[in-house]
Parts: sequence; C-alpha cells; structure tokens
Amino acid sequence: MAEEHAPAACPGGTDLVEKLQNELPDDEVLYDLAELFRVFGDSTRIKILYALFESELCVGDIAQVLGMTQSSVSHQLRLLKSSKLVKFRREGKAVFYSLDDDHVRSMIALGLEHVEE
Amino acid sequence: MAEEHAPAACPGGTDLVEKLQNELPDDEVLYDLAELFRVFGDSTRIKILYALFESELCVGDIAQVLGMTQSSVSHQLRLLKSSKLVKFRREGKAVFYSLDDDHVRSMIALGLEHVEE
DNA sequence: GTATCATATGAACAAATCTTCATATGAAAG
DNA sequence: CTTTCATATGAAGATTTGTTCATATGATAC
Repeated sequence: MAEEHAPAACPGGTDLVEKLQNELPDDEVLYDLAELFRVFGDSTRIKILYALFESELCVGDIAQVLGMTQSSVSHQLRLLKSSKLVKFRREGKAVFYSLDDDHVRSMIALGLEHVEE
Repeated sequence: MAEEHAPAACPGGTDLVEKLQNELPDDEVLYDLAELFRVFGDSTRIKILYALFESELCVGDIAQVLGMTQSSVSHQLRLLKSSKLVKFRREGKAVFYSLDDDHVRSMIALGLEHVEE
C-alpha cells in the first residue's frame, strides 16, 4: 500500500517534485510551526497578549480588560503558557502573567504590517 | 443591560483596566490579525508556502509534493489567496502560484526561531 | 479548623475547520 | 462541438476549538 493521492500533474517534473519533497523541513517542525501560529490565531489570545505588552497582569484584570469570563481567560492562558508565549509568577492568591520573550512582540508587529496594507 | 463578565479582580485598579482597554487596537484590527495567523496555523498551508519558497508551482505539482489531493490543495490555496499570502497567474490550462511578498518568509522565519528553541 | 478570594480544570455543547467525493468551470486540441 | 487536462467549488462528515457552567485547588485571613 503506497500509491495514493495526486494522479500526476501540469508541468510535473518528477525530479523537481522530489527535490522539493526532500527540501521540506521535517513534518514535526512543520507541525510545531503551524501549532505556534494557531495559538496566535484567535482574537481572545491576541487581546491577552496585547494587554500584556506593557506590564504583567493577574488573571482577573485580564478578564476585566477583555470583558470576558475568568474561566475563559484562564483556559486561554494555559495554551499561551504551554506554547511558551507567556510566563507567570504567583504572589499570594494572585497569579501574574507576562510575555515570555520578545518574539511575541516581533511576531505581532510583523503580522500587523501585513494586515495594515 | 450592561454589567456582565468579570466580577472584579485581584489587584484590580479600575483605572489601569480602563487605560488598557483604551489602548487596545480596534476589534477589527485584532480580528484581522488573528485571522492572518490562523491562516498560517495549519500544517498543510505551511507546507504549501514552504514549497513555494524557491519558485512558483502549479496546483498539481504542489499536491504531489505534499502527497495530498488536488482538491484539498486547491481549497487551501483559496484561503492563502484571499489572505494575500500567495498570488497566481494562469498559463494555458495550468495555474501557477507563488508567494505574494516577503512578509510570508519573514513570518515563517520568525516562527521557526521561536519553535527551534 | 472555616471562610473567602483568585485561579485552574473538567465536561458539555455550539461553532468553525479540514478533508473527501462528486461535479462544475475553463482552456486547449482534435 | 466534443474530449481531455488542470483547477475550482459545493456539500457532507469527522475532528478540532472556544466558551460556559459547575466545581476543584491553592493561598491567605480569621
């Protein structure tokens, strides 16, 4: 069981096709990359990241800024956390979240460039 | 009907919250930004973009490189097209797709930096 | 210990998403 | 005009995703 998919093609140089196949990064890398973008791909999470641009915030405050439930925000923070986009520290009852590094800022800035054209 | 959501909060300076709310970009911008990232947030589409890194390709060849259906690839190309990430030109029966601009490369490069840590 | 505040998490449901299959469109050749 | 090749698209179905609600955990104050 091997042959499937694409029945042939247009110009269809088999050599070109093979060359490109070999040049593609590993599936795992591509999947991780897509997953990273997927995390940015939700308005709520983008808003959370934006809210954290200037300073750290606790969960409740984030929820207030966005006008969303604490639960919803917490769920999203978990995703952002596991993608290493935000970090956190505990202080008493509260948990303060902040951007994990500057990649987040660069990423959003770059995205904005494309959107604002 | 106004009061909803977040029952109050941790530190919860109402002024800080209001300040941040005013500083957030328009909802429309944030939505567009999320939508852009969402387009990058799928392995198939990432693969397509990667395949187009070096040269333009017709739909059938892309499908072969990825080992996917022509239909599937075509559906995804439509998304990439409407997000202005790829452009195309027709030549006889074939349609050649290519990256629309360098934002795509920068975006993927930046994403890779974060993933490969 | 109990009460309270802040956050996290599990289950459930609705909405969005991706692939497949079948078929339509569009262009060139006969 | 009919056939063939390349691509596009609509509908259907399975999977994924985001929010809500209820409840659990964790930390402080009493």
